[in-house]
Amino acid sequence: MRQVDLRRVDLNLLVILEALLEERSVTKAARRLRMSQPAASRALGRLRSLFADALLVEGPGGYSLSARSEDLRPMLRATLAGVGEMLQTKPFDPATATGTVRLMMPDLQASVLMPHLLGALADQAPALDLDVHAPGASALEALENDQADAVVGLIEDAPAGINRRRLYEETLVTFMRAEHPAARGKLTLERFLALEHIAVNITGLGPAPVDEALARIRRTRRVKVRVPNFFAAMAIAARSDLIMTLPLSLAPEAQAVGRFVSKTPPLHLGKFPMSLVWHARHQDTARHTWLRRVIVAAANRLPRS
Amino acid sequence: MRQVDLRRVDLNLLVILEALLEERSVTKAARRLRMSQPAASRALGRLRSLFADALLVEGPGGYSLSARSEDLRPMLRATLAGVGEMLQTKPFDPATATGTVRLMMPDLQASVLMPHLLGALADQAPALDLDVHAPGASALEALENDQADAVVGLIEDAPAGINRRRLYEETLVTFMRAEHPAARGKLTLERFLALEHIAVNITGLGPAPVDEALARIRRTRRVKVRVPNFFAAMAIAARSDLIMTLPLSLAPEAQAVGRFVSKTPPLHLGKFPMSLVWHARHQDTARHTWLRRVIVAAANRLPRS
DNA sequence: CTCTTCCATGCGTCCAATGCATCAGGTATA
DNA sequence: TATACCTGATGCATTGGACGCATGGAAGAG
Repeated sequence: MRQVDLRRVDLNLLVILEALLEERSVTKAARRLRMSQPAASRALGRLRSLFADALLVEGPGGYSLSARSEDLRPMLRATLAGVGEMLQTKPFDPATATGTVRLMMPDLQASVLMPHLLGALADQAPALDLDVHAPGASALEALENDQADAVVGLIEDAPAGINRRRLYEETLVTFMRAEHPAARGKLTLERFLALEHIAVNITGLGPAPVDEALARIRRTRRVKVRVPNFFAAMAIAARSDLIMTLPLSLAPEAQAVGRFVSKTPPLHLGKFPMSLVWHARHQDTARHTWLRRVIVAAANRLPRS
Repeated sequence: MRQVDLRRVDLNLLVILEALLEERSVTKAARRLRMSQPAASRALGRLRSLFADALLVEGPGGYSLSARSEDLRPMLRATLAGVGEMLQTKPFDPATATGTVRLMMPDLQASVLMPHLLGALADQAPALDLDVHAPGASALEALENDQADAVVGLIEDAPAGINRRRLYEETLVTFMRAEHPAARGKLTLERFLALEHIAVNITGLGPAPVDEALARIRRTRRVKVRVPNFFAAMAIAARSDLIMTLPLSLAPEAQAVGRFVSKTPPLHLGKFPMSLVWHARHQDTARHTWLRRVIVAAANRLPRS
């Protein structure tokens, strides 16, 4: 049997047909459809030639359905309902949402963002689970394969098909314990260099911006300790006169470890714009739009400058 | 949630969307749809604002599907398939058709039509059953209630919603046995009235047309025997010199009972147009169209004039 | 760097659906 | 029976939007 070429069919007529079959009256159908009676009459004519059937036949006191119409009616209702359902932009309701949100972000960002993010999630979407991974080199690939909903990181430009939004600017500040001799007064470059430092081997922000900045002005600092994560550095600094230059966003965490004073480093260390990155396929999805809004809100609660 | 007003939606776009999602390319979709590439591009734009979603997002080496598109695809396919199915005029195949054909016709018409009809049915539609009832006063009502597929009878005009087609014209001829003294020569009115008659009490053709015609010219005939059906009349006429004036269409049946000669009655008896009548709702139905064609063919095999 | 491919868009055209006005047929009411 | 009313169909003029053509810009292949 030859398949119908839907291109040669005006599907909009089906909407009119449904009203006509429902009302069994051209005039009433026209009113319901907010169109003129002649328009409905013409549409019926087009439908008749389309289906090669009278569809509405003259009966006692008006029109009644033809056998074909009677057959057609249930499927027509179902089909149009299907169309309606497709067009319905189902509003995403966090309160009842289930499933897992899959994020990728480096340790540091996870450390500072997660508390706020978890709070918001527990509050708004209690049934939603969170799964955070560290982004390897394959972060964008994970987005491409839809293995992650979004990535947070220092990502300057994204390829086509990947969308990006600035979250916050990471800046570096120098921390020292509150009882530190240099805690008072301005932190000059000479003082900075005279002190001994703790460095953190991080992957998130690239290799040691402080050392890079010093290299540019042909100076060096004394790195006495290298540790693999920020919290080890804090623990050490809390009990020594070693100083550390870390992201400002860590300040709240530092306060939990001990009493610290923060100073602006006497160097041009630049700023590190953190971005939220996601695949364009989720650009307009209600669930994802909500997720991104929550993440942005969490980022806005981080300490600034 | 507010229901979508399908009147404000161009459903034809869905056909284009299906091609776009399938091809993941505006150009290819345009080719498939036999439209220009710009047209497809515009349609995509309209679809995007309709769904409030990009639908196709830039990906590696062209477009790829958005999350919404991915969701949409199965339902879209199903919906369009549904539309296609609705539009398919399933050709009626008598050879495999099952069910029951419900007809109404008076005894006489059943007697003369059924042999041909049954032959055609056994030939073309062996799995189709036949159910014939005598039409009471409620024949048209039975059509209205879809309790009968069609009615055969002497029906001059049909109300709205009832369709009609002339089948054949019933004419009356006078039968007598072949050995009858009047079998040779012309049957004049005087001869006709001199002979003794058999009358049949029929409901199909109204009360005795012969007697009505004689009444108009103020004459009468001698009705020696009244019988309730045609075959009793034939049996009697085959063994006596009684004559009978019966529908021409009975001639073949008469030959089965005995050898008869038929003569044109010397009266203006008029003609009795038999019609096939059915409800307009079945006008265009393939099954019904076929049925009517078969009935008409059967009627055309009846003896004429 | 050039050539090709793909998508988007400005512009002019044109068709088909629409609304208006009107007419015809049927029904109910006086 | 005559009148009014409601229904659906159709001639006519209008118009809105979809289309094709031509073009431009972006990205990828050779």
